Amino acid sequence: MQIPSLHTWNLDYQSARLLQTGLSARLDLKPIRVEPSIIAGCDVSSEFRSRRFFAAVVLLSYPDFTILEETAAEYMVNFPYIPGLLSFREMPALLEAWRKVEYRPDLIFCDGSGTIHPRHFGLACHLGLWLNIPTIGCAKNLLCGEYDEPGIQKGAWKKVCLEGEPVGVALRTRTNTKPMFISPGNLISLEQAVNYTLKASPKYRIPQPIRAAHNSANNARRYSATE
DNA sequence: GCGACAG
DNA sequence: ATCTTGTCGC
Repeated sequence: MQIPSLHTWNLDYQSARLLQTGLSARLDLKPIRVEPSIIAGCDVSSEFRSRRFFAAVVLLSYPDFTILEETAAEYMVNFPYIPGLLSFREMPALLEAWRKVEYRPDLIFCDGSGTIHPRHFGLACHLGLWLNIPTIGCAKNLLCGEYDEPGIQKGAWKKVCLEGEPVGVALRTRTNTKPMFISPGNLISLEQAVNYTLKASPKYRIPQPIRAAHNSANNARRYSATE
């Protein structure tokens, strides 16, 4: 798919933060109107302390999770990991993999936060804005905010609040496991983000599209020609 | 100043 | 994020 550029990536940290604040005004957290038939997951993988990133995108049919398409890309990362600026580290690599994708998914699951973010602009928001496709942020750990522990049963959830404002949900995607931290990225409501994440997690804590993308990115790294 | 901090 | 077998618990 062709992806129009929204901005450049060679920014200093303060410019990156300002850009996040500016772009956050463009987010649209309205509900999806049609039931998705193609969903996607994307993720990156790298060796410990290496700048060499491998990004992967996996498209799956919904609701039966058959793999329809897989792409991968290699990319030399220049931006360090800084909490709150993850998208500036991972998205250039992810976009390379996304450019190779043929079909256009109706919904994308991201490994990281959406609006659970100091400036309400996590990786899922950033990607959703670039691709103009609904995105959900699914984080294994909480970046910021406060919440009460949800019940232990799958489906139990509690709001995550930032300065008293609900920005996401701590969601039990599997009974007796640590919750996932779900927030909308773009073009979807928080309520739908939670419901679709539950539906996309039929067996494991990690939603199926993200699990598939994680495996795919790891495979791309391990099977890469050199080393 | 101290502690917290997606991947 | 990544290196890793067995092991403890639901």
